[in-house]
Amino acid sequence: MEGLSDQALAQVAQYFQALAEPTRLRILNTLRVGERNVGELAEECTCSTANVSRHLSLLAKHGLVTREGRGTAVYYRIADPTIYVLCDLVCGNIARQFEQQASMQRAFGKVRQKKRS
Amino acid sequence: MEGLSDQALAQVAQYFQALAEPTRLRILNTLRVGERNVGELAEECTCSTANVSRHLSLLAKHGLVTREGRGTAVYYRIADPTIYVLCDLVCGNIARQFEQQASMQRAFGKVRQKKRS
DNA sequence: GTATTATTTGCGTAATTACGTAAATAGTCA
DNA sequence: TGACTATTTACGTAATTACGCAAATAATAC
Repeated sequence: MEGLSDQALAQVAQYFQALAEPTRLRILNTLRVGERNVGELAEECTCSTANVSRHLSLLAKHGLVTREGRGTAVYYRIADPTIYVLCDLVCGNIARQFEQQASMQRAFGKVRQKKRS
Repeated sequence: MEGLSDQALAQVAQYFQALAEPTRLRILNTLRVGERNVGELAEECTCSTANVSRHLSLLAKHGLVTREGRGTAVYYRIADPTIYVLCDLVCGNIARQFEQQASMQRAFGKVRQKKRS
């Protein structure tokens, strides 16, 4: 486990990179309900179709979504449900961080207000 | 769950962003064994101390590591063990992707080789 | 075939970022 | 106090990237 190759690390980093963009997260979150085509996603994400298409292409490249053309439209769906596990973990960590921050506020808030004295 | 605020999405994206860098992943992987100071990490990651320090600062900002000065050195350790769960999940997904890719190779490899015909 | 709609891609731009280098800061010991 | 070491930060640069816009491609209906 310790001696991970540079290539492996780069792969993992790229995977995280694919998730490190608010618009892509919104797209994935929208796809949670069910498959959508590009136009629908663009509308639900208040985003241009070109932009959504590019994001979807990147997500597909990393195996996060799958593409299926039906009629004139192209429908995308989640290929890898474990991304929601990832997101939930991250959300939990952030929530925990918020809580810590809040308790710090409670502990030092008044002092901080009187910082000048 | 559907109507995530832009702010929440940005937070999650930033968290993933913190993990989306090979050097930072290497640092985190090194810290898996135990705490390390900046100089040790720099050596083990074959990286300048300045660079390691910057990465550590970013990781600390997102609550992934904690800082503790002892003597003249500053020791860092993992603050949030769940990041390893994240990494393991991602590694699993990538491995699965590799496998799919390999099976594709097996199925279409010969055709691909004869692409010119 | 043409027309129409949906999706993808090329190009330019603004913003972000990882890194090297050097200077600044913090902490310990004599 | 000053000298010394470890860490952090300031600054400049090269590379990456998300986005708007327009053109190109794909697929269906007439």
